[in-house]
Amino acid sequence: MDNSATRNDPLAPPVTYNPQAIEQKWQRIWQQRGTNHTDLQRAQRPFYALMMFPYPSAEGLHVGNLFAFTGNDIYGRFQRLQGHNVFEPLGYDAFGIHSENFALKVGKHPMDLIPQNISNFQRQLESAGLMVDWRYRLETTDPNYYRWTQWIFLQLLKKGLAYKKQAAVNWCPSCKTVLANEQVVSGGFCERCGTAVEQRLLEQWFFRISDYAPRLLENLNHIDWSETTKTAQRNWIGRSEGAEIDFETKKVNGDGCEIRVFTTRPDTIYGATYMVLAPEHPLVESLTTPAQKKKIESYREQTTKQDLVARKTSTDKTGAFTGSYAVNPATGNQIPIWISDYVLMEYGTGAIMGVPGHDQRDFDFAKKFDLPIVRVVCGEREDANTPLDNAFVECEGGTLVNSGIFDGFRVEPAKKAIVDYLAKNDAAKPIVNYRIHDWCISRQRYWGPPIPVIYCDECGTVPVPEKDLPVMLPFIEDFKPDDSGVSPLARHEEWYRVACPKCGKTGRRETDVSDTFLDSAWYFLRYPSVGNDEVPFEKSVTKKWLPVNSYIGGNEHAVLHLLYSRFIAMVLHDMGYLHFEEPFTRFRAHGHIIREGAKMSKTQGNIVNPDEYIEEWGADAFRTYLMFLGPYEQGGDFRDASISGTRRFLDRLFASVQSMTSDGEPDHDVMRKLHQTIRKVSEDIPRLSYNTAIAAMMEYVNVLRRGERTPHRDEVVPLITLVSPFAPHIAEELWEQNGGKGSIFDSAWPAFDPALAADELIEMVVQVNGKVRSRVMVPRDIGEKEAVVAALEDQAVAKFVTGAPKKVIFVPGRLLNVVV
RNA sequence: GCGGAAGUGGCGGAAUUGGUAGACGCGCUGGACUUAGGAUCCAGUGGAGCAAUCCGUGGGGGUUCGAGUCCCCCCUUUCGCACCA
Repeated sequence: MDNSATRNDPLAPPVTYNPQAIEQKWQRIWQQRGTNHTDLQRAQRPFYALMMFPYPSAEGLHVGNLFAFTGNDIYGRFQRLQGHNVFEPLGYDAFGIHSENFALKVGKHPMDLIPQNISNFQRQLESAGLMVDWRYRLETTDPNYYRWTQWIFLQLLKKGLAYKKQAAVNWCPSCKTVLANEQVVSGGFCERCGTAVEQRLLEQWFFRISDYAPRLLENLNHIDWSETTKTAQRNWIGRSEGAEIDFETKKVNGDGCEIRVFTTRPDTIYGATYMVLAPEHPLVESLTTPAQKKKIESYREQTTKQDLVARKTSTDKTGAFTGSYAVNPATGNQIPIWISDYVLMEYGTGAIMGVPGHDQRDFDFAKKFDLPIVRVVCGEREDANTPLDNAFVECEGGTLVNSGIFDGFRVEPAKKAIVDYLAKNDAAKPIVNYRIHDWCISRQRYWGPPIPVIYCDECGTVPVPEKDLPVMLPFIEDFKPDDSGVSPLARHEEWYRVACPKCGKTGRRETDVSDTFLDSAWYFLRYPSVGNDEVPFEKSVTKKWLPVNSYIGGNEHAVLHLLYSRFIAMVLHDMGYLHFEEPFTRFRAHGHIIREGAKMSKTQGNIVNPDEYIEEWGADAFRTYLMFLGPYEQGGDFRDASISGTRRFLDRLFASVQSMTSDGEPDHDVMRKLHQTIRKVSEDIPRLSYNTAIAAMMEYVNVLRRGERTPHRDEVVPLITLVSPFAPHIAEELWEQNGGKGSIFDSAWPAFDPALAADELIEMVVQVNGKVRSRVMVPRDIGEKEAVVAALEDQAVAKFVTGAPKKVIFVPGRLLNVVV
């Protein structure tokens, strides 16, 4: 291409692609014209495209953030080109341990640090060219935001869904704080610092999310979410069907009592040869005989002291005998009552029947303490008297033995029959249990919204009146937590000493703050109402924009954030504040990016800094590359060497527009390819198959320019729109150069013409005995007879066909297989 | 241990329902244009073979006219959860 003719003409359009200049130009224009603004009130076809908001870290924007946001941005821009009024807001999740720990590390105050981080993020995000309407930006640390986070707490309190209890909680000795169950990872380590977690007894605020377990589970069947995410939630909620069975026993003082157990295998009750209670089970004391008292007490002490890691990683069973016996309601036998830490107080009833023959844990325990092991289920090819060297846990094909009147029953029917039988004496009832625990929202920390409650000696626990919200988080210098188990706020009497809202006498504020996950459990409700300080979310705008049409985010939030958000929405729905109970109609989990085959980490020093790449290659090429490097829902491997490919693609696109002509007619074959490309891209974007959409466009550019031909205008122009969601700046530039008015994003997505996209001649594959022998060009709608004739005329085929074919398989428009 | 995802050229990855394995890109090889090329353009690029052809989607069986795709067994990687009765 000869540039010299236009190079000296300042009015001529730029002839080589200069991404930096183009991107600056369009980011400025977008801002001036309000291109990314959505008129929330007047929108006719609202489409809420949400992405998980970032935590504004001091290190700046991570390429993973950009990967996530770009994927959402493409989807949002595509929907806009399809005629929707797209709302694509973004904000900052700036409260929480993360920020606080970092502030502590660098010796700064989070109130100073966070605004700095946010302004850095803001700059980076703007350089990426996202279609975000920044007028609706929110920050969870803004009193105008957390005021409503506190309001939500009060609603749950009002509804009886927030309660306080003494609980053994996970305590991180390094972060010096309580952790939610979800923050304890790999069996007992702090999610953030990796320290072994200890158990502590503290008064904590909880939300009754477990009350919602059945609905949280059931609704998963009706929402359009990534299957992997739904599976993770199902597992987390952990429904199991079983029965509660009562075992009669006597307390040491002679009173009769019952021990209730939960089991999923009531069919094995004839094999229950002992019982086990959790060490902290309330009945332990009254069941312990004087002779066993010492042993039991020392065992209980040992287990409470032990940290979670030792407790959870050890498969070795420990325990102590209480000295008491219970009656097996099926056999009538006396069976010993033990305590052991392999039984968890938090699950079921905190007590189990020990069936060593058919549960491996029970088997290990029985072996260790020499308790009788009885087989009550027999496999298909087994003998009822074969001794067990491990628990026999299979159900399918199992038959009951040594089970009295139930001998010969299959496992499944036996479950019901035995429960029914015991139920006659009120000793059993079917029950469904869930693994999910109530959500502990208390944090003995500084950097969060204070829980809006006042304690009064006269009135007890008094909610802060809604008109008094927000309870402002005060600026304090000494925000470092200590191991006292209380928040740093508890050291500031001037803050927590307040009048009781009820009686006016001196009261004391709750000094704990709430979990960050509460901040993020409702932020999507707030976006459309940002700026309205009268209500958390305004009724009509909420009705119009929610639930969220499309939510894209990381699967690391599959159970935490996404479950909590569903729960909060459900509660607000039940209280009449929302017209829906599922907040995200569609959710897709994106994958994660690694670099050169390795995980990115600060310590490895292989983190991709988006600034550098945008600087060198341009935001458009960078965005396109991120989307090209792998399937969006699986992530991909970031390789520096490969970015040049997507940049070359944009160069070639740019050059095509510069060199295109309006003279003559477009080429028929090229136009067919164009329409095939439109179809492919239009199909791929909705299913987030961005990498293949880009590949299709690259292929088309190759066709456009093949043999250094001059492309026709009609061949090129629709491509600009196809590229625009991926590379918005260059698309605007080319759109303008081509005489387009306003923003390309207010134009229409090109329609594809099915007739034009269809090939007249197709390459039919010819196989002989299933092996490809040739390919012949035939009319698209060729019939079987003609196809056989055409195939046999081909030398490469005829060679392998001797005599008449035995059979012919014809796939119209595709393939012909001759069997000889 | 339980659960999810995945194993395809030198590399990242394509292949809606079983129907041309390796699209697209990187890299590499050769060529063109150049004072020059980490620019651009053209051609080639799974392996073996001069060729016809044969072999190839982690391994082993199977179903089928036909299997990367479906079924059975095994191996490896990876990510969650982890004594949940």
